[in-house]
Amino acid sequence: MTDNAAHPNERISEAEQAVLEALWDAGEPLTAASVAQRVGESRGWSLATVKTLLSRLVGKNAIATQPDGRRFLYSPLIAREDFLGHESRRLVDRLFGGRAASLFAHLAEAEALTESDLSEIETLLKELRK
Amino acid sequence: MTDNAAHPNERISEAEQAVLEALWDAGEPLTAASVAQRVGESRGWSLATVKTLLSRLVGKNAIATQPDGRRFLYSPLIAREDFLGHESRRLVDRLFGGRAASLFAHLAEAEALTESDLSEIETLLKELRK
DNA sequence: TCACTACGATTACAGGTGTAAACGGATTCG
DNA sequence: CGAATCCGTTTACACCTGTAATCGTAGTGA
Repeated sequence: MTDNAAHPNERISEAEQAVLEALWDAGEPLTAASVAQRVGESRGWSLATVKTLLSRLVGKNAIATQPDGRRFLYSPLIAREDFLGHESRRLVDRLFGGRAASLFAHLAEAEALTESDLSEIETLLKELRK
Repeated sequence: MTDNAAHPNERISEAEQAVLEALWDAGEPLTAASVAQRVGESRGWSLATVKTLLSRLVGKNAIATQPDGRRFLYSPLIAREDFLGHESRRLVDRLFGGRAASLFAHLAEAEALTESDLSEIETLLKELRK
């Protein structure tokens, strides 16, 4: 085996992410039509578009198909956690030279942090420090 | 006036960002050659490539040109702070539904936060709470 | 003045992305 | 059995990106 299923090499685009999100959300394998209903509707995508995205995700080894009679059921091959972690790190690296504290400072300064964000973070910090 | 110079509508790509970075870094207007020296070298880009990126940035209203004899001096039209803020928010929105605390939790869990990150954040929190 | 050089502008071109329509085989309804 | 339907696959196509090469024009050195 040359490729690692757990982390697809190719990048996942924004539109593709939306599709993945639907699968993560569902928690169980979905048909293309079902995915389209969940994503397409809010995004205004046609079924055809969703199908294309699903195919591309399969090609990128990001989701798997399992036959269900005549059609396929799609399910994620990568964990949401992993994806988020990966993307977050990418951003921190790209914009802040890897310094997470800088990102935080930025969000804080830009007032992108609500009062409840602050409380939550405070709590998290305490736990981390325990 | 229909367009706001302070925030270019079009997206800035990664390569373009690198060029902007050089201009921000310099703190003063630079010639194309100078930019190429600063970015191109570390990235292995030819002068031609850097020129293209500069042109695209001009087209996107992200940098300005001022004539200096026969050439141009390029300088950023958008502030680094603004760019970072914008991109950070984009990520938080895209990946965490706008919840900055979730991003933070993720970084923490992924152990992407060093001890000094934690200290810094703690300090920042205290200030914000004052 | 004339070849040469330095520069911005124009053109190029492959690969990724957003957004679909068309195609072809299986299935089901009448 | 034939038409309509469902579904994955193939093809389309414009725009963005990375990465240049080439063109045209304005100076420069001989």
